[in-house]
Amino acid sequence: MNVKEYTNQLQNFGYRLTTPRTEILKVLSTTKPLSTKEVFAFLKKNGSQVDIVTTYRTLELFEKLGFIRKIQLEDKTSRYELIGASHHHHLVCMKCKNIEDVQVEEGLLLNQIKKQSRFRVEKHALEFFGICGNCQRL
Amino acid sequence: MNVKEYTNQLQNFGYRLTTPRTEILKVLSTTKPLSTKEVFAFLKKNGSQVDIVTTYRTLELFEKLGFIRKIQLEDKTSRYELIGASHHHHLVCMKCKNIEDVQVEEGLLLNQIKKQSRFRVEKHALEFFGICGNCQRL
DNA sequence: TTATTATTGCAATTAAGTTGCAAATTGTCA
DNA sequence: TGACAATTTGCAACTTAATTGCAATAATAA
Ligand SMILES: [Mn+2]
Ligand SMILES: [Mn+2]
Ligand SMILES: [Zn+2]
Ligand SMILES: [Zn+2]
Repeated sequence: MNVKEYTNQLQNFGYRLTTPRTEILKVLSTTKPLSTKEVFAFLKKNGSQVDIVTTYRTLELFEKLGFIRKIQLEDKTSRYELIGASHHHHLVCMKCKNIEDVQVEEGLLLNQIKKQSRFRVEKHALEFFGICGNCQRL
Repeated sequence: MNVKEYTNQLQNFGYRLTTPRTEILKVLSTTKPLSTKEVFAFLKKNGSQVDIVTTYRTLELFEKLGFIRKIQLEDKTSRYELIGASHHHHLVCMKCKNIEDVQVEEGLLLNQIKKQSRFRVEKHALEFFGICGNCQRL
C-alpha cells in the first residue's frame, strides 16, 4: 500500500485531500514507528509548514481509518507506523533505540487463552525489549 | 509474597520503612493493576494523608526494587501491579475496563525470534484487548 | 467561479509526571 | 531514652504530551 493508495482511500471515505495529510503520509511511508513529535520534526526538516496540532489530529484520523497502528513502547509517548501487508511486532533495542520488525505465530497464544477464559480477544500488543545484534558487539 | 515480606526486603535494601511505603504496599496487595492516581485515590479513601508526589516516587522505587511491574495499556498512563509468584499477562476488557490475568507459553515466540534476528530479548510486553465474558452477555 | 463545509493554525488548557528544596521522619548510637 | 545524621516527605513550580475552542483558510461540489 503506497502513498497514492492511501490518498485515494482518504477521498473514498469522504475526507479531503490536503497538503498536511499528503505530507504526513509521505513521512510515515519511509520510516520506522514515530512519535507525533518525530513526525513533526521530519515535516519541518522537509520544509513543510504543517503545525504540530494538525500532526496530532491527522495521526488520530489515520488511526481511525486503519491506515496506521498506534504502539506503546516503554515511555509515555505513542508511536505510529503504517500498517503494511503483514501483521508484525517489534524488537526494541534498549541501547540504541533501533526498532526491528519481527513476525511470530500467535495462534497458540489465542488457543491457550480460550482454555482459561470466556474473554473474546480483539487485538493485542506484543513488543520485545532487549539488545540488538549491533549493540551486543560493542 | 505479602506486605510484611516486602517491608522486610525494603529494610534489607537499606531503605527506611515509612508510613507512605507501608500504606502503598497495602493498596497494591489488594488490587488489580492501578495507575498512580488510582493508588492515590485508594490511599485517600482509606484516610491516608500521603501526597501524590510521594505516590509517584514510591511506585518508582518499588519498580526499581522489583516489587512491582509497570504495564502500558491503551492510554498514556502507566499502571503498576505487585509481581506475584507467576509471570502472567492481561486480558483488558475495552467495555468495562476490567483486567483478568492470563498465562501463556512464550517459549515458542522466543524461539521464532531467534531464527529471525540476533536480537537478545530481555523482557516483553504482552497485553490482550477485547470483550470480557460478562460484557458479551449484555 | 462561487458557495458550502471541512480543515488548519494559533492560543489556551488539561493531564501525567518531574524537580528543587525546606520541613518532617526514620534509624542509629550514645 | 534522646540527640544526631541522613533519608524521606510535602508543597510549589515546572515540564512534556496531548486536547480543545475558534476564527481564518483551503478543498470540493455546483
Ligand atoms: Mn514495524
Ligand atoms: Mn496481573
Ligand atoms: Zn541497539
Ligand atoms: Zn467487560
